[in-house]
Amino acid sequence: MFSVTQNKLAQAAKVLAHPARIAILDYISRQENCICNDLVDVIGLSQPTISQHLNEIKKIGLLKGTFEGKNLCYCINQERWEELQYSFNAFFSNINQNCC
Amino acid sequence: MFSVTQNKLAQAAKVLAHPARIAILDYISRQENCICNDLVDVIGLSQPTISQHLNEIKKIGLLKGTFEGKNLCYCINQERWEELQYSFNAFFSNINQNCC
DNA sequence: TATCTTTATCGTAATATTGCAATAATAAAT
DNA sequence: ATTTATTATTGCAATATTACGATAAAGATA
Repeated sequence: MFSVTQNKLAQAAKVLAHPARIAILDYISRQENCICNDLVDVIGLSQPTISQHLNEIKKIGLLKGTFEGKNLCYCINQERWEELQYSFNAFFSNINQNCC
Repeated sequence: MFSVTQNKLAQAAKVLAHPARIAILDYISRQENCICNDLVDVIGLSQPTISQHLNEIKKIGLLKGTFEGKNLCYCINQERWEELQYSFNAFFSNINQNCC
């Protein structure tokens, strides 16, 4: 019903559509290294809730690293990040100026 | 609980978090002049549904023009549009590169 | 092995979103 | 004044999201 581009952008926007996830991404993107276990304290939501939000962020590929057992250590997937930045920018750049 | 900036960005993202609203904005932004009455045919959702989506878009100030009676004629509010473009870009630009 | 720490999942209640038929409202056209 | 065209609102039903307590899982540590 909608184009692939439209669906993809909406899906990405959906992940950004909750302040907790913005805050999580803000925090991770400011860290020097991988992040592991302080999000619960930093954000102020329960651990299960943080886990759910992280999962949403993971699902669109915005995190990379290892997520298993003792090697759990992840950070922003920069390629995907830039891809989304480009997508949003492309969307916003497509505007007609001569109206109203 | 979250910062004003985080809440505002999440709120804007929420409006973009549905492909119908992306499609509506895509369409309006491609028009040469004000748009009034062809969205229902173009998008393919019922008129009440389109009206609801338009309302969401209006609420964050992305549309300008007149919305009353015979003078109904609106288009993208370019200032607000650019403001959001800037906000998203600022968010995406804030990323640490040395990790993983 | 037992315990501790950390993350994931389950179950569930509360809330929000989405879509549309029905209807109202508004103004233009006849 | 009626009809027509267009947009808004109401009233649901279906679905999705959100949050968190309880619990499980996995590995580290004693």
